[in-house]
Amino acid sequence: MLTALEERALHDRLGALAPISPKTWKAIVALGLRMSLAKGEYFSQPGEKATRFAVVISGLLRHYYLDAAGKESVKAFRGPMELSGPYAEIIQGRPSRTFIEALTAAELFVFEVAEVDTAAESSLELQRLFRRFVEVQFVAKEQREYEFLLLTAEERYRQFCASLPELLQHIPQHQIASYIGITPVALSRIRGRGRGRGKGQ
Amino acid sequence: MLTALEERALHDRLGALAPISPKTWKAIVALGLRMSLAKGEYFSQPGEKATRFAVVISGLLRHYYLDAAGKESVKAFRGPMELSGPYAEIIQGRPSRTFIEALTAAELFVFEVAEVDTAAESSLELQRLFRRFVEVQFVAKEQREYEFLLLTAEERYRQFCASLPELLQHIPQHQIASYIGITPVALSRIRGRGRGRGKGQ
DNA sequence: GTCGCGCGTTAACCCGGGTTAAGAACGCGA
DNA sequence: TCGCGTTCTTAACCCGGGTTAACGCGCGAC
Repeated sequence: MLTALEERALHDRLGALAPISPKTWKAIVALGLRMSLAKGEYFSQPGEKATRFAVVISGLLRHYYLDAAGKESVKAFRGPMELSGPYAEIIQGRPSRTFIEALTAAELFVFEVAEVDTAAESSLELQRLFRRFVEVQFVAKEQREYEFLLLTAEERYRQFCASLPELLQHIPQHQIASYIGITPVALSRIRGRGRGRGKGQ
Repeated sequence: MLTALEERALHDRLGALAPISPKTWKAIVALGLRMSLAKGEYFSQPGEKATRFAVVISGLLRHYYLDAAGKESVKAFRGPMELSGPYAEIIQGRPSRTFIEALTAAELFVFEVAEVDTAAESSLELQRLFRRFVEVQFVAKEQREYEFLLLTAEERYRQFCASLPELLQHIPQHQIASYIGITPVALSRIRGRGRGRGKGQ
């Protein structure tokens, strides 16, 4: 299902988390299913039972909540070799409450949790790899908690620019605003302030 | 090191996450070290290398950051049978940046990550248990992200009261305020608003 | 007892961000 | 080419929460 190049990239990425024997690698590749999304399509939506997650092969996805008033709140952007899917809801066995939308055309390598879980029942390597994957997610969320607790909106924006500069070109500003927890208008003002004092762009 | 009662409680708690064979259980108990903290003592502080985590046997702990201006920001409160420790920093192999303080006298069951990790190298059960433990942490952080993104300060406070009512009696309000990301003054105002319209306490 | 201190409350003032609305720049399909 | 939608910006006004400060309370140390 994957090209040799893609398989190589995925192997390198997962191998960086935990050692993977050839046998385990075969199992992983056999469990995944390739999937294409056109720009604007959804990988997952609230209401569906949360049973699948994916590794992004190419393209860019956006995870977001939608509240009763219709306001979108962006949880995450996910690019190549990153995890996508309503992972917290999968763990809890609950219906998803997050939208996952392709911001660009995207290729995914999709897994059914139940299948991966079953395979992991007899594979220490898979358990460990799983664990590391969740650890990465956990650290990311804790970093985000840190930023919401300690930083002002302006500092969160600077931090975003510093740590995810590739995304600045490809994502509309109102989605970045939502990601850092403010409105598009407020972000525009913050950018305006910075522009006055040198710091172009 | 643990009383029979404590061991029983710990076994029940961990067993709810993933099945544990008697052999694995022996290993876990052998790896842990009991530790007592007096009220006000610290289990972990920034600067120390982050190598230990613990399960709380009894008592109440507080995890918090301290910024350059001296402001404390509370990350979490942890009670009996919950995980404590600078877990994100342990995963990253970085020095801790969080304070972990005993709000009451507390008993902990402490593990050295390196030792547990080594033991898990040959135990699928331990890997799986580990993974589940991290998953629980991850879900909690994602819930917190949700609350910061979608809820107002007042709604976060109501949510806190609803989901952790036991803590209301034991924790000073300025620490609760910090936990939900506002100042003590603001929390007092919020409580004042509620008091006017019935809702005692 | 009383002194001090940490805690919660209240009030006054300030400011950052929300809200609403209008307009400019751009892309895109008819 | 025109028209429409989307994105970004700017301005005006409002409000929630931050800041500072004063006051009262309960409690432990002495």
